[in-house]
Amino acid sequence: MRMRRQATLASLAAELGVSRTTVSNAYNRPDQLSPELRRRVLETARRLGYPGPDPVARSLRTRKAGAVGLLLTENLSYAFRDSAAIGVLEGLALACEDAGVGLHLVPASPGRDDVAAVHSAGVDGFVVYSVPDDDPHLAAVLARPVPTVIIDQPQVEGVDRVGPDDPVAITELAEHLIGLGHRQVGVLCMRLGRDRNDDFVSAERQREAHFHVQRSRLEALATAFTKAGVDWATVPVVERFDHTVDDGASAARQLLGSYPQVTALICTSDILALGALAEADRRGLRVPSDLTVTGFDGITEAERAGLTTVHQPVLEKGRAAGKLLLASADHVNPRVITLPTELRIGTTSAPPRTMEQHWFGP
Amino acid sequence: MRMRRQATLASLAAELGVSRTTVSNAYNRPDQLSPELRRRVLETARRLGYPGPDPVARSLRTRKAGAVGLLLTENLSYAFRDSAAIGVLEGLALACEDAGVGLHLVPASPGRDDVAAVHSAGVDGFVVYSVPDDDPHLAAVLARPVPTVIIDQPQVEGVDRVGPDDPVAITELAEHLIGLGHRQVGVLCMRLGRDRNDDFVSAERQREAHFHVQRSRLEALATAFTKAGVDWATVPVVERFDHTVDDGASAARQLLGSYPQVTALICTSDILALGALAEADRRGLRVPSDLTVTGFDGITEAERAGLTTVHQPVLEKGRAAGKLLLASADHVNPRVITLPTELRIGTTSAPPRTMEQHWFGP
DNA sequence: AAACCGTTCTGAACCGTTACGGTTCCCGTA
DNA sequence: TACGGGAACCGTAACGGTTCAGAACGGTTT
Repeated sequence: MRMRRQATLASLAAELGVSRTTVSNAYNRPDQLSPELRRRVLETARRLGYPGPDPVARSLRTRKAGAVGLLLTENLSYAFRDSAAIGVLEGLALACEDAGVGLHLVPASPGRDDVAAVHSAGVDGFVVYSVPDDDPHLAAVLARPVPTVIIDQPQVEGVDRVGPDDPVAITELAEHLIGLGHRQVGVLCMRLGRDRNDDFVSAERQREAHFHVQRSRLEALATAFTKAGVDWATVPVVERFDHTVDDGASAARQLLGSYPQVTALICTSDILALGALAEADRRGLRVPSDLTVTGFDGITEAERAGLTTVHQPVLEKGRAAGKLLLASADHVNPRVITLPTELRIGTTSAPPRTMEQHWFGP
Repeated sequence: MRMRRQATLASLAAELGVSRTTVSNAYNRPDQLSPELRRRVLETARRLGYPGPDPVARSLRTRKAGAVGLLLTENLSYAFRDSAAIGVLEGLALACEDAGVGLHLVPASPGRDDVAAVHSAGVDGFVVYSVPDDDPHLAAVLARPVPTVIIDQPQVEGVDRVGPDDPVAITELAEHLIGLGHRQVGVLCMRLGRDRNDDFVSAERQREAHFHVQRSRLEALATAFTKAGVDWATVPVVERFDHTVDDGASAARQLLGSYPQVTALICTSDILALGALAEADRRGLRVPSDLTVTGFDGITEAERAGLTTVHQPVLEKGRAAGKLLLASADHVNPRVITLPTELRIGTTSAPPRTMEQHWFGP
């Protein structure tokens, strides 16, 4: 531990017998003073142990913090274990790196209602990722007079946003399953609100989900299956608060325990889907002949497992958000960037076993 | 994009006809004013769109930024792809989260000599991870009058440090290989300096490596094998600047291309080792019967592959560094935390094929 | 009646820097 | 010689808060 700090720009100036402005210029605008004087300033600074202009004071004066805040209401343990989240983080970090600004991770796990961290983050803007629309941290961020970009969710009026077109993407997936002949499906989804509900999800809870992405995916699924003649009210949906492979497995266990007739498990993330695959294996169900499983995200592990999923460019998502934020100088209207998605049909989806082998495809 | 900001604590005070102190107290010391007045202050704040005390101004006055900086001279793409690095990051983030402080990622890829980002980071301390000892960013960090904790490397006099006992750990591994009978070994290592050298490493370069961890591992290996009668000068060492599985594979290719007689590849990281396994496979070499491969770190993927490696608690490393930093108030002497490591013998190490099957173990 | 008390609020100093708009001085030029 | 112009440096006013030592006040104790 080293600590001294007594030297300030002012004391340096006094020592040298020059004005503070000149010392400041020695650091920030070398062309404003003679090379000789500048050399002397820097030399004296070294001698006095002056570490250069204080970043905080500078930020106050210049109204630039040189950092972007990331609000992520997720347990870090999960955030850092989910490649989709890591991809976003990486993309954002890359954008920041390109611009030479720091990335400030705001401490805000779910459950922690302490918003102080948002208030005390010295940043020039925020990126919000995977936060429910009623989260107090979000409100705190929006109250701050700095630009904000939201990734995926929540959808907030008048705020820049980056994300895929979830309804379109998931509809494509639904049509793939419908085409294969699936009519008895079940859904595993990530948490829908700030309260823990590791259980089946009521229709009301589906409608009122505070995670926009999850809600819109469920809605799109409902629409697609209803159109195919399925009564959505009969479709079981199981929710998990935490987002791990094990949670996916337990969700699948719970769902299949009560609805063994289900022929396809639609998971709103690859992580959950990987868990579902594990559970299917444990039960001796063969995928896809006995059970179809689908995911969402298109992470590497999913690809390796041959999962049928919707791929989205997660890294690009983070990077786009960062660029958008850092470029938010000369625009007024909120901008929305919609990212392309791609249905990737793997080896985990096939017509249901109980069906005669019809092909309903186009 | 939202932008207004005209309201300040002063303007609020003026509007209310009270002193600035009182407004400040309304936010920071509710007990210092009557509930009624406080209510009025907050109410007026809302009406005026005052977002609460400015974090930067507050930081300036209180000399607390509420954030910890992380210096990591590594391409983020690699940092976020290596589970060892992610583990450290996660541990550090957890420690920060516990303390309610932010984690500020300083943009500093290798090659970028722009130290400004270090100077402009408003943080209460730094954690340094995986940085060569001659890196200018490091110098800039050490010049800042804030506490610093270094993870693994570099080893800097008088600065707190967290890391495993590399020499002991790698010696244990070396003895395992020696015990198995390996005498013709090759080494794949991560980059040794800031300059790119994707090639064989001279003895001099080994001695003068600026990455302390890599250097000390090489030294320990040299010592152990010399003791076993091996002339270290004859042991090929291949270096890779980037740290990906593919780089591990190409390094293995280069090494085995010139030294096909090698019976064991010692890799200084699991990532490289995984690449070596891939290359072995490509060549039709069976592991471990034709070739022994070892790693270092003990990441999940390595475990899955059955790699013989040295496991170290990466998450704990990050967390310990964070705690150390955040607790650095009441100590004077630099503290060193040495983390336990464990040799994990997997299925990728066995006696060399060319030997009669002796067992040299204890 | 004097001394003391806690509560509530204020004034002024300070945190360390940069922006802005000068001033001074020297040099070349008409 | 007067004048324009650039280089080098400076003084002042923010930037937006927090903090600390009191002041004012109504009431209680001695």
